[in-house]
Amino acid sequence: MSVTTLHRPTHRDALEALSAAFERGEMVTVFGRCTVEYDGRAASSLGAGDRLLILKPDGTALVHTDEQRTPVNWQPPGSEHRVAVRDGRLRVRSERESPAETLDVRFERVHQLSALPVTGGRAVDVHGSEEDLRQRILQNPDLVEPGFEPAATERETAAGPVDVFGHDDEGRPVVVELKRRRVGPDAAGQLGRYVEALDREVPDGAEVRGMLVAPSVTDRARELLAEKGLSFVSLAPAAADDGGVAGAASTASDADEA
Amino acid sequence: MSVTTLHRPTHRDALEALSAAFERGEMVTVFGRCTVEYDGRAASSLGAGDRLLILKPDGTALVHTDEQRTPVNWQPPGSEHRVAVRDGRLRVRSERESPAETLDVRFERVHQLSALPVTGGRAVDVHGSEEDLRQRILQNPDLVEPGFEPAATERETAAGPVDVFGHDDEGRPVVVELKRRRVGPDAAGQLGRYVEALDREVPDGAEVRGMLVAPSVTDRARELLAEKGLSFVSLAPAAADDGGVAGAASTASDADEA
DNA sequence: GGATGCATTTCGATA
DNA sequence: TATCGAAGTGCATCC
Repeated sequence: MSVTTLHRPTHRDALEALSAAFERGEMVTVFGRCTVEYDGRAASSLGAGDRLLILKPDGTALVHTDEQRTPVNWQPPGSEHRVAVRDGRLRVRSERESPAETLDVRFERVHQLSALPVTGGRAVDVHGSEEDLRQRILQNPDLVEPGFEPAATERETAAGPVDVFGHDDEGRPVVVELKRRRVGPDAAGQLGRYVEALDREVPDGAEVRGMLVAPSVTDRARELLAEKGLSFVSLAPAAADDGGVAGAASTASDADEA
Repeated sequence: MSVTTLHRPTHRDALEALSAAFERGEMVTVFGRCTVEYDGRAASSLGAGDRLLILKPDGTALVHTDEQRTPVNWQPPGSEHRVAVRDGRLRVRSERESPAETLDVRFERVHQLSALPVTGGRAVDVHGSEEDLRQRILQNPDLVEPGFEPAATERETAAGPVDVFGHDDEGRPVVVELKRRRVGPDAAGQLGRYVEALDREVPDGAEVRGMLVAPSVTDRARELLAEKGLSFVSLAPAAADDGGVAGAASTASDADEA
């Protein structure tokens, strides 16, 4: 089993090759001059030009130009690809329902078409996520604050699940919100919502404390935290020399870094 | 000028073809059995398997498997691609600074390599964005509320720029936050921050009203809006029969749709 | 299927 | 360059 490639195929030959590749569950690339129309959650139109179309067996469609990481047009997994020759053009239509959306790629000319038999692992191992930061804290709660004792993760509240819930050295309830990178105003708002929600749920008079744990904060976020009486702790998912991931660690309760 | 393709090239031939393609500013696809290592904002590792590597002349690198819309690994535009043969493997390294990150793709075997000369438009025309929603409201402010009079867009506040600022039929200041799709708690928080900020800036006693304009809201967002005394108006970027974009329009101040 | 929040989010606009 | 917010965000998870 190997790569099948057609150079400057007729539309009819391209159609047959595409159908055969779909049948075999292969990934397909089509490079050629085309227009692209999308209609669904929004609507878009793209004039003629040379682009690379990638069709995956899971229903994903990607249209790439020679710039940007993001495809200029696409269709999510779960869509259905169909091919036809109409008005002298090779039309590839990718469609899905719920939400209803359609991607139409019309090739005036196909420069190259390849069917790629893909095998092998897809599972990528990522380090330095928010989950790693949580593990780090559960292993060493003093990083949040001396005497901090975690009680639960993903604790449910009316405002949603709290990353880490616990108590400080005086027994006061503490809500910890984790972010793997520098945070803006949204994170401060999120933490505020959690604290407010728990303030109502916790019966006894003890006030709920809120702590944002992240590598750093923006000025505006810092102001918001101050207004709401929330704290910030500078901490990254992994120490710089502990996993190759950039980011310094510090436990000063009101220090951060640019 | 046309597509250059190599089938099962030697690593040395692949290296030469890649270098030549970079030189010519062409986009390149490499399909083969490889491992991938990433290190930068996070870190990741991917075992051996067949994948499609796309290298763009703007410095973008994408590694795609046969599933998902999102590449399994990537490097953003502005990175620099380099090629080498080491330890019997073809190594493609894509690197950038600020933030420092590196993507390493090591091919044990290259099934196919293509250099694609890309030309033509890249500008896609998208309809149904938040900007369209704003235009719709400026054209017909009554859609927000009878008597609403827009005064400024992107009005600056201490909490950031407000989508639309204006006054109601009684002269009270109104902050309008627009969303092109169904909104959750974050949008309610965002609007709340703007209203609070303006409440301080506006000197006279008139209380600032906040209105969230979107196709619909989630329950929790609705509760948050109620708590903060903010209103909701159901409105989509375009009427369903007005631009092919899904979404109904309605001006009921406290109605929405599932 | 909807809701919620993380993401190597990406991306553009702005100060 | 950093900040901020939009995006056809994508995506997993939990209900």
